[in-house]
Amino acid sequence: MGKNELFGLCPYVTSQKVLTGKWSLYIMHLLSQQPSIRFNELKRKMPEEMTHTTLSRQLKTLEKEGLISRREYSQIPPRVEYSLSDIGKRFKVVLDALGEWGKEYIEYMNDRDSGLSDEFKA
Amino acid sequence: MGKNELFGLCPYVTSQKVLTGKWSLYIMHLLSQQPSIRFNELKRKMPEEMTHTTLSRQLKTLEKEGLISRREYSQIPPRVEYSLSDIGKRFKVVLDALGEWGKEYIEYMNDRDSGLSDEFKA
DNA sequence: CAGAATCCCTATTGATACTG
DNA sequence: CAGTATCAATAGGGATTCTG
Repeated sequence: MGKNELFGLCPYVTSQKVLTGKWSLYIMHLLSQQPSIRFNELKRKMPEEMTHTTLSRQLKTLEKEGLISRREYSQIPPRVEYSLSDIGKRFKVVLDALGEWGKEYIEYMNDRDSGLSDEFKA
Repeated sequence: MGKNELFGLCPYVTSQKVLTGKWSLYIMHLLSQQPSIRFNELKRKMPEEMTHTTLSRQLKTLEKEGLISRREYSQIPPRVEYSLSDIGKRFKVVLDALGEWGKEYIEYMNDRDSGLSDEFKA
């Protein structure tokens, strides 16, 4: 991605880049629900479609972007905990707004669609 | 995508799907700035990297998702105006939160990076 | 002016297997 | 447990060309 391209752009374009990936918002939401969480614990809370490979990659991306922190305990078996960084915590405002809007959107679209005949549902 | 997959999921996953694309947030922001806007007018306000093909596709997607409305005037040359739908207007709350956070994020990351030695900037 | 159709290319995902 | 490496499949973006 290149940091110099990333910063200095407008907030919306920057935010959009940061929020790439299929799962970043949901991960951020789960992380905002508790102080820290282990890898497999997080994995279990994610939709089943998501593989651990993908989760691992996504977490690495979020970490590089500065949204989350990764803490590794020197133990066997390994223990790694993820949590929101400072700027990640401030993202909570966005998450809340997004969660509210998302619910409204789902209702809205379901209502809209149930009023349509089948031919328009394609 | 399939609507039945889309609706009924959690707000965060749904929102994430809706916000795909490289430019959706910025488009939504521009549309929220005025009641309606024509295709080429919008195109001119977008970053130059974005081609009209891409803008066209993105607008079609947003329309299908119900976030924006497209109004076509029967004229020659053609005149088409885009505006936010009802649920699109309600997205303004998210945009505002996102805009605020995005600014903070940009500052935050710039500060962080300027404090690092080069070897950590890779 | 506002697109649609096409092709190409890259970025992301997912599946699988392996590791300290 | 918490990853990494690799590869195949896919989706998405961009460039170009054509149109009413």
